[in-house]
Amino acid sequence: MRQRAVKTTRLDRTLTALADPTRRRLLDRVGRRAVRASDVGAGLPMTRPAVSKHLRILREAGLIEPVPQGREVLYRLARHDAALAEVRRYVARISVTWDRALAAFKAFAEQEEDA
Amino acid sequence: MRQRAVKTTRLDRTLTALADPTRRRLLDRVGRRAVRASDVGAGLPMTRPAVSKHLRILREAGLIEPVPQGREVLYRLARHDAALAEVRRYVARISVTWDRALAAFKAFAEQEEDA
DNA sequence: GCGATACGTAACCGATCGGTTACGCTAACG
DNA sequence: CGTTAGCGTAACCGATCGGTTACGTATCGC
Repeated sequence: MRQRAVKTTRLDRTLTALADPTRRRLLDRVGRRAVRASDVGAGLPMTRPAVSKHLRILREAGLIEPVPQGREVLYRLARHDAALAEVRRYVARISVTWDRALAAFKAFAEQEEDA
Repeated sequence: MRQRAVKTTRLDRTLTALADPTRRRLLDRVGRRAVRASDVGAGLPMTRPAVSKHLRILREAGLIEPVPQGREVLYRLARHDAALAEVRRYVARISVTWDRALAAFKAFAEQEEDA
């Protein structure tokens, strides 16, 4: 690699966070109800620090947020779903592109048919 | 790392493909119109093999597909948008989770307010 | 006050990633 | 039919990733 240096955007961070199945699993759990940091990874085949790192990725993507409670830390979904909304917008945008492309393809196929 | 071994799903592959800004850029270009392999990366600061690798990732995610034309290869959006649809479904699913959580949070806040 | 508990982070490690240069193959062209 | 153009892949390399063990710090329970 020569350079990365792209100044990762939040969309990058969010998509990256969601791209890992383990993180999606953790996000699911947190989404069901607020969970203690130690409990988030319960039953998963990894140590607590590994979970902690995943939580950090999810947190920095703006998907979840910590709620300190004394010496414990609850994690819950972020009160603002701006990060996910951005993904939704992106997916919606390229979905439009797709529709256009599919329509064009269909038109072409029909034109072929006429010939 | 001790183990990955998770047998990556297509959702994994698609989200991973989309998580890279360069690949999103290439996907955009291909989405506008079918593009020759050599032209996809035009103007981008990387060599052709690098582009070729990104195209492979996008292809294996089911987002684009090659259309060989003699010694050239056109790339276009995949005729079936199943991969993207899967992302859309996933995002929709956790969006619902968010709505539930936000509603619960709001209810809690109001309850607090009454106290 | 002191040990235990909960959490995060540092340091480390092998695997994977994103790039490069070098190469091989096939199709088009003179 | 030899050459060139177009494309993919192999081999390599530093950086980043996803995990580990070890450690530091703050809060709780006694």
